[in-house]
Amino acid sequence: MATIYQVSELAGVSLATVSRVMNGGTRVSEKTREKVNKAMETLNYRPSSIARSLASNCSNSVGILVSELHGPIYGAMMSGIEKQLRTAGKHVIIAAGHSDAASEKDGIEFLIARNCDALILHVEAVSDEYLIELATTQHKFILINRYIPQIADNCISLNNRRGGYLATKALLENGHRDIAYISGPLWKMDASDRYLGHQEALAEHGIICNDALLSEGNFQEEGGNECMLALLETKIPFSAVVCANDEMAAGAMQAARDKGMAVPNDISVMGFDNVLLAQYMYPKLSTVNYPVQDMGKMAASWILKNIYQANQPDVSHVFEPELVWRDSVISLKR
Amino acid sequence: MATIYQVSELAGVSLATVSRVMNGGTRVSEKTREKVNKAMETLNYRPSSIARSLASNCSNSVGILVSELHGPIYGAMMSGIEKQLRTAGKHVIIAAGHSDAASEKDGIEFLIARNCDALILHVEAVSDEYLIELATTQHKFILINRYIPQIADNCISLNNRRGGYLATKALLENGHRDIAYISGPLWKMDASDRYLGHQEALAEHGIICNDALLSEGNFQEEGGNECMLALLETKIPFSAVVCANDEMAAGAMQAARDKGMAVPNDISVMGFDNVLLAQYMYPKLSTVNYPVQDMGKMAASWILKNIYQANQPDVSHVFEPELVWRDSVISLKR
DNA sequence: AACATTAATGTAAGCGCTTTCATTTGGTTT
DNA sequence: AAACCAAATGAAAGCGCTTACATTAATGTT
Repeated sequence: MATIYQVSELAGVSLATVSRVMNGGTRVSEKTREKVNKAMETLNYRPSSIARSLASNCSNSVGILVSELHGPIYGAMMSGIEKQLRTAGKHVIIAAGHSDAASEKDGIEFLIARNCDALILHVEAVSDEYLIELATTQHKFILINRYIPQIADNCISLNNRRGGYLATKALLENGHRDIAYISGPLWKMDASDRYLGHQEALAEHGIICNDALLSEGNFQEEGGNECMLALLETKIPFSAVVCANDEMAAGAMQAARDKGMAVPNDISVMGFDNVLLAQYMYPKLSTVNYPVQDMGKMAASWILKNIYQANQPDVSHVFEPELVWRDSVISLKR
Repeated sequence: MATIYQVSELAGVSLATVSRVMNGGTRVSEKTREKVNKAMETLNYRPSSIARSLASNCSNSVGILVSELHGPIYGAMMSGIEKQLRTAGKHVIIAAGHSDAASEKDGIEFLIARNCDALILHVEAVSDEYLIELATTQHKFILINRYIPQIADNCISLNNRRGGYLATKALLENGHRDIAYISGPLWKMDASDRYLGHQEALAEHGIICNDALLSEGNFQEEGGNECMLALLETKIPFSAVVCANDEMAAGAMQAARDKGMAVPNDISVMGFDNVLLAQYMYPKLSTVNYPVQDMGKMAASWILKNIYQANQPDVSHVFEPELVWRDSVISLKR
């Protein structure tokens, strides 16, 4: 592996000059620039990003922490981030946090120890305090899908409450009155916000929210399945169920069918997230769009702008969800 | 940010000693070890992984190139890799190759320029020659889901042919005789291997493979949809269709239903990959399991063993697929 | 007690770059 | 032709570590 020194030697110039032509900026005569470029070429020179980082105190890497590397939401998010960062020549170091406070902290430590210039965090378990503290100390980071007022500038979030509201409102407007709700773990902000939105829509239509029609799942398929079964068990009638994410909706649909009910004729189901899976399902799932890929891009833009001083458009910090109407919901209005 | 120098000063020892206690290995008296540890603690010292890399000529990072960061297969794969590597303190740098030769090469270059100690590559478009060349020059890498005889040791692959064979065989054994095939892009090795397996099973049962019953898709949902429509268009009767992956199976199912056919009663459909989605679908998809997460882990093990001299079990290079029987296939035997 | 061994620690030279500051070069100006 | 100035280039000091080698301290041997 050729070093900058060998290049300088071959080109008959000093290290500094080689460094200059690499980094574009400073003025170098066209003649020497060519000499150097040729030397690099013949030596097949590749600058060591590590040496460069050490000398310049900038690693050109950003760390990403997501709950799981698999899972449609995270995939889309990472995809958005990578695309954006890669074209800027930055690289992406990833770690998983597993929705567990210890593991998340661990991941953050890991990324920091790796000298990332900035972090993009999708954390759920770690406390607000911890993050506020983290922000006041050294480290630069941006939070996705979480809103903490004290560090609002570091947050890119979805208006989850409005999403929950939209989902339930759509049902109400189509004549449903008895609506069950399958939630995610309510200690997770997004889950509780979505539920709040649901209640809001209900209230707006003068319906008293029946706690017996709420079932708390785990954001996963079996969770949805179990919750649906539990809901059916109550014998309280309901014509529709809104699920706090698409995976649980899939589980719920399955449970309903196992009990001999047809979707959407016997029961309507509404999802949340609009993952790819939602259109694959049968019937195609009505859901609420969570533009997570765009949010990932936005997070990357924020970093490019705030950490690397790149010229980027202003970033928007709160994204709005949108209803996606498909086949899993039936209208009760004749 | 404290440096090793400050630690050494506080502890009243030399740089070298601090370095020694950090790296465990060499003998240091218990007393000084404690002094140093305490000093690190009070200074909240975090070694710079960059300086360390430069000095030791080892970046402790491995690059991963996948076609897309989203997509269930890649998610599972990365998940397996990260888990394994993270516990070993290595970090994971990711990039996307987009199934395009130029973009894949670009990604590889990118990762190499980042001083990764090794690469894990899931590439499809780049040529065998390029990879063989890459192996003979400097760089250490392992290939997932691809088998190249000349560099077999660098390959971890699925026996795709056997997978295709199993899928079709299952159908045949259940009385199906007229079986259509929706393939992935046949220039992709895995796609053509799977199809070969299909033909093999057919031949074994004395059935002549009808080319008109082959339709080449793009491994994506709409591809499956379109192919199914095309197949139906031919008016050639068939009782089952095997799809080269689960996404296309979803699309095919949808197309069939759009044409008024019931799955599996009017037509059986078989998938491939056994992604999470397969069990969410309705009816639950019969498919062939592709243990990609295990393969990711295995790739990581290989790297730990061969690049970092860690003590790891032997790696297996060829994985075997398994049939997963679910509800989307019906038996024609009385 | 004198010496040989071995363990513990220190010294200092890099690793491959960036960057500040000094020096050289070549073109203008008078 | 002397003086000047900006542009181009070079010299050298780090960046924060690792590590080969040298030195010192501790222990054992006779």
